[in-house]
Amino acid sequence: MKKPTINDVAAAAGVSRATASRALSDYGRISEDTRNLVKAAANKIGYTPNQVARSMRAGNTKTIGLVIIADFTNVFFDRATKGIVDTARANGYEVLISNTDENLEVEREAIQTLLEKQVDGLIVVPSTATVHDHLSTENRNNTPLVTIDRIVPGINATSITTNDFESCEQAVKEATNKNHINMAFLIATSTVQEPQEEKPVLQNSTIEDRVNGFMSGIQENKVKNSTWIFSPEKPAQAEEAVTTLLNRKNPPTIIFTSNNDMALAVLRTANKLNKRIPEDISLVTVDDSQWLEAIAPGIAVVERPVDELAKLAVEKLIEHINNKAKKPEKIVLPTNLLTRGSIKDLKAKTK
Amino acid sequence: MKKPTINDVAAAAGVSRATASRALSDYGRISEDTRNLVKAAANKIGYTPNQVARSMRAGNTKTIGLVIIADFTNVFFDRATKGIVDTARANGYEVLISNTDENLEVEREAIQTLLEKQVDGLIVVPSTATVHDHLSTENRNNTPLVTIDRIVPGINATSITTNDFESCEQAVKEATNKNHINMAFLIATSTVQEPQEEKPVLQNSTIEDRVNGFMSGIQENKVKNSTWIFSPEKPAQAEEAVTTLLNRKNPPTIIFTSNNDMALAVLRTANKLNKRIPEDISLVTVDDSQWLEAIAPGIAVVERPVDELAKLAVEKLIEHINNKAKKPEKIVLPTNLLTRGSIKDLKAKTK
DNA sequence: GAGAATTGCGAGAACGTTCTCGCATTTCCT
DNA sequence: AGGAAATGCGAGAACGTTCTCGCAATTCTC
Repeated sequence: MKKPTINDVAAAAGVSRATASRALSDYGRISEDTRNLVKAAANKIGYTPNQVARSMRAGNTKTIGLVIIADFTNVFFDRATKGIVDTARANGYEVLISNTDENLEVEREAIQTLLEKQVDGLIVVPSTATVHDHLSTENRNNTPLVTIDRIVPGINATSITTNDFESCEQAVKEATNKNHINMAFLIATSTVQEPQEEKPVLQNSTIEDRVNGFMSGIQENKVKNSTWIFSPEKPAQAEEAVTTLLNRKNPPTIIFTSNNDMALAVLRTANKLNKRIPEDISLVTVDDSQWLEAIAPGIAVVERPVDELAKLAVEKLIEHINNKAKKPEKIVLPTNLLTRGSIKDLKAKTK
Repeated sequence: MKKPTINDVAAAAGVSRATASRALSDYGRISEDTRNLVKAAANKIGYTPNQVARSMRAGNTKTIGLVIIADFTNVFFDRATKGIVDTARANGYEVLISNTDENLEVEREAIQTLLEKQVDGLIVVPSTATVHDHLSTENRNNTPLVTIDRIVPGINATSITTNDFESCEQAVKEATNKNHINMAFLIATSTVQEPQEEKPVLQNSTIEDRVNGFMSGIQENKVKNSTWIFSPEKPAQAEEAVTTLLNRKNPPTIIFTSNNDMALAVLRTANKLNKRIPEDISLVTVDDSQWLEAIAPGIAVVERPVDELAKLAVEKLIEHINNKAKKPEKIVLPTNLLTRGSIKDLKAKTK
């Protein structure tokens, strides 16, 4: 009834526990004959090693903890998760996953639980850049940490992010090249309760980066009118904001959205108001997804190398695990603007 | 430098290890004063309990293993993963996740690894219905198992699936109501190397269920022409098949796809051939996703209750964990056909 | 106020591994 | 052939918990 242990194997093979362990884990001094004998016995009684006991002895679990924000419209969660799980496995690690839903308190508890489970390292998408006591070296008693997607200043951790600034800036430039001079920016941020146009305190570095990229684009190019809408991450409120925007006397000719939730809000609103993309309104968003390319006319997008980011996160984390003295790095991966059919060329019209 | 253990707490509080344990875990006979003393000491030296050691003693890990197929276009992976992780956490369990990429050998190894890590239970999306030695009760030495999305006949496990048959059948009926009599079915299956029209051996119960539903719909209604294409799960080959289909003299007026990968192939092909949905070709797929609803004209879909399925999977698994004698169940959740704008009403045209 | 019951706490075992020692036994070297 | 080196294996400790048991000290009971 009970699972056979290495003691059972030893008994079945007629050797000591130490010898059984040597045979099964291929180490130390042992004769070929004994090794085979033990392995046969283990096979016969259906022995599987107990990794918990092994971890206990070894002081490591070959497990890394992933603390991530599980949302679906932004492709980041699923792609990053798959990339991390696969890379971890390829390196002999398993992944314990936790979802925070962008809630700091949940993030706290999740990290605590993972530390209690003795993960060898942590990969975290931090929900906020400002609070970070739970991410301090002492609090995680030296367990290595890699943050992805966002940077938290002031903690001793390697971070892997993407250069959203540049591509967002370039997206604005692309729009001005096509004679757009009246633009709107729809930014999702969980700190905002009602849509507002003034810049709120942005709680994470990624959104900040995108906003700065757009801003820089505006300044460098001759944008006449620019409207900013900072909206809560609720689709309904975003749709309302877009409706107001499009019903203006002098509506923008192009909308930039900071994530796919907001892009979906634009699509829904456009449908309701019977406006077409790009004939009536152009659209650019961030984070590619298959459907953005498959639907007509194809939605322009700032593409981020999520697979590479995930792979790198695991690899860097393992480096930290194997070398506790390793200095943290700040890695920024390049992004890529994919201009598809959703940016109308206004020059063509004037001809 | 080293993490403080309960021995350190005991020493700091000037009590025995047993008393420290009693104080921290709130059990047994202990005075209020001592309890507070110990807790204060634990706090002071920054003690965190070691769950690995606790698991060792207790014989359980409060961890469940998830073996799933990580694909992105089908919303099942991300939604199910989130649901399972969240429900597990709500019940005091963490989730170790493994991705099989639909590869049986990887599935085998993943399950083996999870069992070695002593998970208390397993939730598996089995990659195939026919091979199941690795899922047998003996092989997983009595660790409870719940399969989701697919059924594997002949194993002792609770399964939670959805009634795709009914909604697929209904989808065909809906199409005939709108006078479609020439239909095509595009089925993704990993056992097929080249697109073919004859029914191949289907390796999982879900796809089988959908095919049977469509078939039943054809038989019950007066469908004149029906074309089946069983395609490998490569987008390129699916697109080729759709191209051939749409270029026929007498092309179908509607395409049913068995998943969103195939639906995307249809969308891409339609774009390339300059055909519009639903004016030139109608489309119905399985598994809802936000973009299917947000894009014009809205893609009709067989919606499955993935969140509920995930929640139920965890709850049932925990029941099995708590009661090893519990009999396995076969739970089938209802699905729901959402008719959106992507099914053209051919009656309207003849008026 | 004396025996019985209760309370508080420490000693030590157990969970299943790995690994260090030490001790035979075998093999090597000249 | 005889000491040195190498080989094979077992005893036992250790990892950090929890929990049973037993014992002393306190409280209860009539």
